[in-house]
Amino acid sequence: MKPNLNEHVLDTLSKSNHLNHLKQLQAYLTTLGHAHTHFYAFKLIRFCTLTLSNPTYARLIFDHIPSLNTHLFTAMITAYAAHPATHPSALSLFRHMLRSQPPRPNHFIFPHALKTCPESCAAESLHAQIVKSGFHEYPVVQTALVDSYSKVSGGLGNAKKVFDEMSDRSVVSFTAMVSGFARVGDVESAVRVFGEMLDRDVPSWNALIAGCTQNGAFTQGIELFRRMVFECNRPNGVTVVCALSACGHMGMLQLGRWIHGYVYKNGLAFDSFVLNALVDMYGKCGSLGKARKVFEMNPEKGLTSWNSMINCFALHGQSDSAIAIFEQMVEGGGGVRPDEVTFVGLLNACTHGGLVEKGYWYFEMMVQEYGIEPQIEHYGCLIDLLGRAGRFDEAMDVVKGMSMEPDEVVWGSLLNGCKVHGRTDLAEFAAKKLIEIDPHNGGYRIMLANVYGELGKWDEVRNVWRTLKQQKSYKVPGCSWIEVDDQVHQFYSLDKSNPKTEDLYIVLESLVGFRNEVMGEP
DNA sequence: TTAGGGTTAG
Repeated sequence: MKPNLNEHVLDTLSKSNHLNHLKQLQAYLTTLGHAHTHFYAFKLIRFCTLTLSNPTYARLIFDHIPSLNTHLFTAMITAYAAHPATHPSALSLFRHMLRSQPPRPNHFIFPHALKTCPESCAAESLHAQIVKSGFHEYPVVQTALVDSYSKVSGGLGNAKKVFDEMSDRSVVSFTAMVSGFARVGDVESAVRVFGEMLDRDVPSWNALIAGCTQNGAFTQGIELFRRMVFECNRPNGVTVVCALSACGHMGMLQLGRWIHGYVYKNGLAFDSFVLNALVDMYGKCGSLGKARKVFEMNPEKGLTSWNSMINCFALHGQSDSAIAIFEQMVEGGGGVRPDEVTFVGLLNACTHGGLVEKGYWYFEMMVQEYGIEPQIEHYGCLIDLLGRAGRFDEAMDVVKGMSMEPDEVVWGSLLNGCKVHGRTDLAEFAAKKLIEIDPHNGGYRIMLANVYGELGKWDEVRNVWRTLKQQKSYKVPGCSWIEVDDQVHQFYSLDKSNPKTEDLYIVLESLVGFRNEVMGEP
């Protein structure tokens, strides 16, 4: 028996992911005179959106439908809203719909249109339209407004206003507000709004934990993660990614390992985001072998996967491995193209390995072969590289040729190089530049004083210290930490409070001695 | 058909 048309169409669409199948189906529907009926046109547009990610073909179908309804406009705007590149098309189609008569927009279409607002005024204009159409008291529309406003620059005030005026706030609207605050770095307000919630689900926990980790509040992020688990909310891939990022930054290998176990037990090991975050966590915690193992296991290595692995090796000075991964990426990475992050990692690897020529070569490759405009990070790496190698003329040429103002990393790298190679004249220049950029940073003034000391300019030394005392601008001491047997040990610069300080310094000195021997330095 | 959450950089 021949299956009916409905079943045939739906069956084909559910089993295929190919444009050709869609075209065959379209041809078949055309012969039956059904290609432009609302029901089938809608199904075909949804297929283009959800399965093919092809808004262009969706538009082709859309443009051949003789009489459009609101439902089809919504489908087309959703297709455009799925890709940032087609957001302008979504808005212009929506404006076209508003100008033409009928179909009129309903409350379903506004949330989709709001997703495509690039800036505050676009959201405001849609907001006006929402009020005009009488949909401003629909909770879903209000939530979409809160979300849209909080994503455009300078829109948080409006987001807050809409949120405060809502009479029926859901867990979704609260979550939109939490991430709105987090997005502008206001973790405190995000925590406060989260505290006001009566119900919390996994995405709302995620919004707050992500807000913490994205703003550098790693300890708080970890605490929330533990609380979330304790309160029996099951972390998902998103939660795990944020928590792993915090573990990496804090060097919390034990917790990182626990999360790895959780990932396996809960079927999250197929999520590429999760695997990348694991690679990053292991790398930052010093377990390069584990990082590599997880990386190798990932069957869908994307750009971030490669970048994370390169960064791991770069971070630990294993420049050869970093370069090998890069070459593997370019040659057999399944068409993955390096981006600016890749080159930051690669240049760092060269810096840590003292590979000046190679670093230069990769810098050129980035610009010439990949057409990537160097960012300040790349200049920082290059100058670090040249400075360490004592090639100051070239370093200064690079500084002069930069298309942006050199920042503290650039001058700091140069200053470091000067210290190693005894170029006190240039060091003085770099230190002064650093003070110009951040006059209240006491650390820079101390560096300058040290440079003057080496030059024997004792009056200048006294002057610098006088300013320093007047400003009371001592630098916040540098801090690092390591986890051993479930315990985190913190060390501040010049801090001798650890009971094993003496032993630690003996080991440290022997390591420095060993390094100098290897590097041929005195 | 409708609203919220994600990794990598000196």
